Amino acid sequence: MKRKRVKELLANPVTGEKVLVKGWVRTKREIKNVAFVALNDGSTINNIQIVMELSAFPADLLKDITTGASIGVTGILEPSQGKGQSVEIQAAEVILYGRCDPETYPLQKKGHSMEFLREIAHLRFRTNTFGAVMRIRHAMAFGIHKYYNDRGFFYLHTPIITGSDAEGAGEMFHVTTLDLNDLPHTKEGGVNFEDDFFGKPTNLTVSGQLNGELGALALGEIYTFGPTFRAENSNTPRHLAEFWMIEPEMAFWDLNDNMDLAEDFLKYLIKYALDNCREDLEFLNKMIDTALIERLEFVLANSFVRLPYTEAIKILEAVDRKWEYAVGWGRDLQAEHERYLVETHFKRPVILTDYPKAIKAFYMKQNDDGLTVRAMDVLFPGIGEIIGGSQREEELDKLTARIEELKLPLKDLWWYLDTRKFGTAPHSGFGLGFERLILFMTGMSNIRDVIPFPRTPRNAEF
RNA sequence: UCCUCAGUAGCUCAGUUGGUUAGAGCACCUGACUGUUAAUCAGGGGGUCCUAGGUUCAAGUCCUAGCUGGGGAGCCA
Repeated sequence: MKRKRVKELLANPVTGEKVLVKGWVRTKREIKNVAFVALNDGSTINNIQIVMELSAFPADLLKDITTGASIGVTGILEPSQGKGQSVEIQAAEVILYGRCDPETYPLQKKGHSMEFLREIAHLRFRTNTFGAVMRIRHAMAFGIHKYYNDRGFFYLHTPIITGSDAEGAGEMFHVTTLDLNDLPHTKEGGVNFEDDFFGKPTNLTVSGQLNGELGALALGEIYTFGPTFRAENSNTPRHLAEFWMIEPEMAFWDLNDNMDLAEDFLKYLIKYALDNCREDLEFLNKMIDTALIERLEFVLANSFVRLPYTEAIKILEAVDRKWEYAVGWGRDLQAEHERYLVETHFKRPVILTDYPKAIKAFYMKQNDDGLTVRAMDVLFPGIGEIIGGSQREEELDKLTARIEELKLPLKDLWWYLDTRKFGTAPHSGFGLGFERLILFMTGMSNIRDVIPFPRTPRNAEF
């Protein structure tokens, strides 16, 4: 007999039908003559109620049906006599696949703290919250591919291992096959990377952007979606050492086109979640963040504020308030400033543009004022910077001058500069932190709880 | 990395000014209950008080260092 997923069973219940379901027991309630088992198979947040007449099953089997045990149930789908569910399965046959010792199984039917669940990340998928978060995470990954595919963007796989240390986005993890206890040395005493696997020092990528630009300047519109690694000693609820990033890059698009894309893209994903993850969102709205759905609908319904950095500074300088970090043109905005603009002043997402060039990366397009670059950061309530992007500098002399000014290794970037030498074109792109998107979509408050296996300083368990 | 708070039963936490045998709720086990909904009711078992030093007649409680975790900041996505 073919097994049915609980999701399809509940979506399309045919009472009187004989069905087979398989899954994990969430709870069992036993009264005098009958036991009620809530069974979950991961396909949906909802459980199917299994009704077992105590007289019809061996006592040993009933004893083994505990929270966490895996079973298969064959029976007739019937309208439920009780409240709380419309249908239930009157069990005729129950197979026990795996026992689950209730004395040692760490998950209980009661709620657990996120901190505790993080210590048992291998089992936390079995909770309602992590089931919901992981299903939404999947839906967002799928929605991202669908969004770009439907718009003619090509999914470009940029390398995980890079020989370039010019990406300029923080500390990198080294990749080597050298024996760290017996390193080969050069005459000068340094490590001799000639003997290493690639014949030179290599690292894990901190961004696919530079490679993405190469693809865009031939394919037109591309996007990357892959893991990214930062060896920063960041200990916050918003940072991971290994995270996923989406980086679209578009030839012949300027900064305004770029902002239009960022806003449309984020709204598409919000709508996709509201349309496709309703039950999981409702669960999270009830248990994790009661303002979640309201906030998603609000962001979907309202346009983002677009504001040049210089105007933002004026707004912040006019506020009668003592900042922990001083506000002034040329200084980078701190979390408190961004939060004020998004959460207090505008009360909606804000896209800040045209930052001073000194506080932004070398590849950003220089404005005619000689002071600012065509950067854009999308700031979200509660999350802060969710997207960072820019129009890229496509003029070879300006880009070269900037690289030299910042004393970056010009010769290592010869391949990047070649795109400006041969048929250069204006182009733009941005990076969206996938886990930060999931934070926003789920109302979860710690980024370690929206990725299956978080990697953070001093933690690579599981 | 800096600031700050915390670490006591499987989980969440209480534990007074340092003072006899360290408590509660939930979970678990046993029993009761004619349809439950994180079922309910009664009973029972369960402790390296984070680790290492120190102060003291006496430390879960005070001091020092470390480890782990939370929150905030920086770096950023």
